[in-house]
Amino acid sequence: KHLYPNAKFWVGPVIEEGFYYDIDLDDKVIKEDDLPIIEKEMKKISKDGKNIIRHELTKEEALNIFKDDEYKLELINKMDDCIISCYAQGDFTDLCRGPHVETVKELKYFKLLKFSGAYYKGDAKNKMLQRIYGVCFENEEDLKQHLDMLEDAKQRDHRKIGKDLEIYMTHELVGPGFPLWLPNGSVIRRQLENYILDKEIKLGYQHVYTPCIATTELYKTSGHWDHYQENMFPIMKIDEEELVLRPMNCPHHMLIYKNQLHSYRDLPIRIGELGADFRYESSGAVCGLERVRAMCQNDAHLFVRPDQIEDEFAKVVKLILDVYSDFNMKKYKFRLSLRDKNDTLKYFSDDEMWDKAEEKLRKVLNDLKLPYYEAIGEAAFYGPKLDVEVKTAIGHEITLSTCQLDFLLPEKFDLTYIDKDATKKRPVVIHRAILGTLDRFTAFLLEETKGILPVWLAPIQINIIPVNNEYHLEYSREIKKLLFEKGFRVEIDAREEKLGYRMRDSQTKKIPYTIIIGDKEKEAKQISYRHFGVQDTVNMDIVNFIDMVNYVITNKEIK
RNA sequence: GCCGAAAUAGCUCAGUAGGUAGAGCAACUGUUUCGUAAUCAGUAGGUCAUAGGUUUGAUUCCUACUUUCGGCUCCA
Repeated sequence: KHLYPNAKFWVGPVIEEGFYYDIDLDDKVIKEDDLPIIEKEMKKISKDGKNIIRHELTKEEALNIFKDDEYKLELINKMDDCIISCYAQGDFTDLCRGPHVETVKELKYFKLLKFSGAYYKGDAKNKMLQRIYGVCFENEEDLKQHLDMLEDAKQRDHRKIGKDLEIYMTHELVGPGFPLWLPNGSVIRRQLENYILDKEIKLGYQHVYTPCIATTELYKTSGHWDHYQENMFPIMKIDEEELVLRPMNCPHHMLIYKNQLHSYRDLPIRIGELGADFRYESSGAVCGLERVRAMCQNDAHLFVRPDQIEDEFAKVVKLILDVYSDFNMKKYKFRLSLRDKNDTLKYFSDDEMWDKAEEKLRKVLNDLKLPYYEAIGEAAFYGPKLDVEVKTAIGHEITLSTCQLDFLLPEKFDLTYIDKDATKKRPVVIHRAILGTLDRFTAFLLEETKGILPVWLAPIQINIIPVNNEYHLEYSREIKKLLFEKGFRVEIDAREEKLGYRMRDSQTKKIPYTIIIGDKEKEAKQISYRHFGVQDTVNMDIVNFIDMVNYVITNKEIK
């Protein structure tokens, strides 16, 4: 207020990681150089040590005091005729429910971190306000610790790891949101693909390949044209046809189901695909592998009888839990995404169907005793869903897995099965993605592991370093050949460099096992290896080493 | 898409109040043959993102555009 006399204050809530304040500065915007200036002024105010005093006002009084501030007026007008509280410190007063600390003296250890525009009430149609973010702590040490933690998070950012370990790249000529997977990243992805396909095959899934492009008619039939068009790339016209890149695979899978007659005995039918999809993401939203415009979904559509919904849904939830435990993932949240009953535009109107579906999902979650929270208005247009959310290194909340119930698409595509009584019945579809997309899952994995991948996923699993090429290279090559033939991803570093130099390189690349071959190993017909991040060396016979690594791989051990 | 910021060697960055640029690492050559996180020395490497404009002269100032980053909105 001292620095910007015209400032109008909107809200300044406390958030998980500190606080922010939204301010209307007329046409002024906050620039990078302004933060230290504001910070200095805040320090001054804090030093001043004014008390923060609570005033209680009636609605009328409040309207009068803030009569020049349209933001406050709106806020006050929305309140009931109760007592309205204000807090004042020196010459500054703002509306607030409270409570507050007693004096600004208690607010010495803070730092303003970032600033940005933010839409008034979060709606892109409204005016953009200036938002300032910051953190505040009781003492200097806690503040420093927090800032260190932010620095650490930057090191875990998958975009940094992705570059350092040559997982993926991007290029201006390819375009934003279109990452290119490099050989190392492709090894990881191939392992993930094989892993999840194997899991699904064991659970009775059948996998298909379908094209990434289709006529607009397909999406008009499915309803996506009306509900999803803003996320799709524009139409391609050729000959007399209108084609689009697909944003999802469900319509294709509906048609595959429809290709045959199905008996009630055949259900559930589970059609899976690692399907490439294309979605228009706003340019400000794309982020490394985490948020892309061309992605590969670990998708499947389960066609079930109404009486099979709960059982099949529970199986999907169990698969999610099973997979997460394989990746040693512990921090995630289940979100039950429901419709907003008032939003008749987005959601098809059949209250009974919605209520029934939502109840079924709830029941399964309760039976499995899983903690979850409900989110109104987050459902897909065709049905409620369960999302699994995680937080990235830099604090983005993203959805990984999803499992969605759908009564609508079977209707739209007129899907049927022949029931016991020889009449046609409507199946229900469950859409689900366990790894979500391979792109996002890989991004998350890199951040979780800080790039130290479990052996089964590591692009290079074993690195062999001969102490002296003249004497040890030949034996090293024998070892390499043996390991390669056993199916391990193994390399040999025969550069004319010191052992220490090559060991450092091996560790920097986060290779799980580094084998050293010198006189001792050659004579004893053994190998010695060092595990990533561990100081000591272990000697053993090569057959034992192979058994050990195989064990670690098949059990997907983290270390 | 919106608000802000950034773009210099393969990577991380420095620099020029406007006179066409430097370091470390990587690469290459030589040196060292050395048992667990960097042997030493030299060489090479840049249309300073792109396109215009101002200027005697632009990597530096201005405009446009592209990409990236921090948020907002949106989502797997």
